[in-house]
Amino acid sequence: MTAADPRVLPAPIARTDLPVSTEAMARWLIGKSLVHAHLDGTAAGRIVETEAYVPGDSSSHAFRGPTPRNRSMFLEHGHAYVYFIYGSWFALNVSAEPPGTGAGVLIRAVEPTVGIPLMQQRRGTDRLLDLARGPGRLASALAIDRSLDGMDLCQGAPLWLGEPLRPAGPIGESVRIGLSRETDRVLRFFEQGSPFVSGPKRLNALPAARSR
DNA sequence: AGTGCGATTGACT
DNA sequence: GTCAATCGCACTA
Repeated sequence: MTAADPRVLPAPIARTDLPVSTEAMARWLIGKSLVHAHLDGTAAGRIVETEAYVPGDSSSHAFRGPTPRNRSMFLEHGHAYVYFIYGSWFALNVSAEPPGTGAGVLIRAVEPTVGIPLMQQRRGTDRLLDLARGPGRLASALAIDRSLDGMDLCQGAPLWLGEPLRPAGPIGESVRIGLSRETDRVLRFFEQGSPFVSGPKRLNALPAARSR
């Protein structure tokens, strides 16, 4: 039995086990598995970096209320919000509040665990560290696109949150990346010391990044 | 109907 | 380290 055998894929996590708070969700997701069973094959990773886009946050896509693009952010916690950005890339969020409240957690990086050859093929590189470091790369490696927008991540296939393969280490925190508003809020979380995390060194190295 | 810009990446110096 | 590509979306009119 190999690691890619569906029988040993991380089991889906029930919604009742998810936090119902965006910041708590962003911290909680570190170390959890993200699995996509696709026609091409199954790929999965271990979440190592997230950002919280909390209610009332002017940098959040949900800030101005629901639209056709962002409506998934208003779904019950544990649903996928997938958006298209910069003309080329998709990015995955997990909705994180009760129904009707717009918020989400951006998954910024995963450590590849299952289906590595498939991810290498999708990404056009063999370098393990470049496979899923960054939201656009991660989406590409796991074949995540708008067809998955609004999906329930607690139901198993095709896309789900799974139990950790290995517990998360200490969690680092910093300001979020690439924003022009709310630039001082510490809402980015990552596994301290993981080489699979994105972002500039100054945000990932202590003491700029505080750990807890 | 027109416009400005972005929760980024890959190429390049 | 710097920088331009690229197009869907939301905002203005």
